[in-house]
Parts: sequence; C-alpha cells; structure tokens
Amino acid sequence: MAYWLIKSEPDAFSWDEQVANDVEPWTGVRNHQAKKNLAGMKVGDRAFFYHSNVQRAIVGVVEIVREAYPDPTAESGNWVCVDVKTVGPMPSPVTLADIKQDEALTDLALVRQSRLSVCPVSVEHWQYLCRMGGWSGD
DNA sequence: GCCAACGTTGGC
DNA sequence: GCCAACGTTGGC
Repeated sequence: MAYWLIKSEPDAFSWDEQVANDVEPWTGVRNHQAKKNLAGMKVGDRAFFYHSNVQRAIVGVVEIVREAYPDPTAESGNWVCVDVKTVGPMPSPVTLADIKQDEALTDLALVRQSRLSVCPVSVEHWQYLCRMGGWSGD
C-alpha cells in the first residue's frame, strides 16, 4: 500500500468538514502531476490531510475508499477525483515549520514542490511523520 | 518550438 | 500584502 499527502485550504474545505462528512470526494485537482498521483491511488492507501495557507500542518489521516474516477466538477471530463474516508485526527498536528526544521524530511515532496496539492509520501517518511504527530496508527 | 506576459498557489 | 515558484497562454 502507498502513502500520500493531500492539501486543502481550510477556508475551502477543512478537516472539521472532512470529519463531519466522513467520506468525501476529493475533487477540484487541476494539475497534471497531481492528477497522475490521484490516478495512482489504490483502495486502502492512506493519506495525510494537510491544511495549507492558514494553518500549514498535517491535521489528520484519511483512507482512499474509491479509486480515480472522472471529477464531476470538471466540465471537460479530463480530470479525476478519488473518495477519501476519515481515519482520525493527528494527536498533535505536524506543522510545516516542524517539517522544514527536520533534516530527515528535506526531500519530502511537500517541501520540495510546495505547489503540488497531491504528493506521494514514502513509507519511511510516513512512519516518521506519524511518530512526530503522536499517531499510534493501526 | 521558444519565450515573455500573466495568473495562481502557497509560504512568510 | 508581498514575493517566489510554477503553470498556462499567446505572439512570433
């Protein structure tokens, strides 16, 4: 199974809304590299839910429950989305500042390509970030 | 196909 | 609010 990180501006769609909705279609991605990442997601993969812009922190964990299908919010039909399900909140959110300070995380896609809204996370980084956030996991 | 202009994202 | 990074558009 693979690991990912998906970004959302809390003003547009926040973690609280994700928790309230439980399962949410992850739509609106309009970047080819991000699309490629979405298309590579499998059911059962997990992703960090990251708040960009105002909070800048990993605030929770979600699971992919439906693989890439045409994004209904795209008129062209050329974009895709996936469905993600709430797994749980990070006990202590991992901030971007924390991540940037940590030498083990300098090659994280989140840091290297700040504008990419859907990025892959290696197993090593996933476990490392989980430890930082106090995620006991399952 | 190159490149300048412009728009958007996201950190600070 | 500013700016850097990056994507897109359009003229040539």
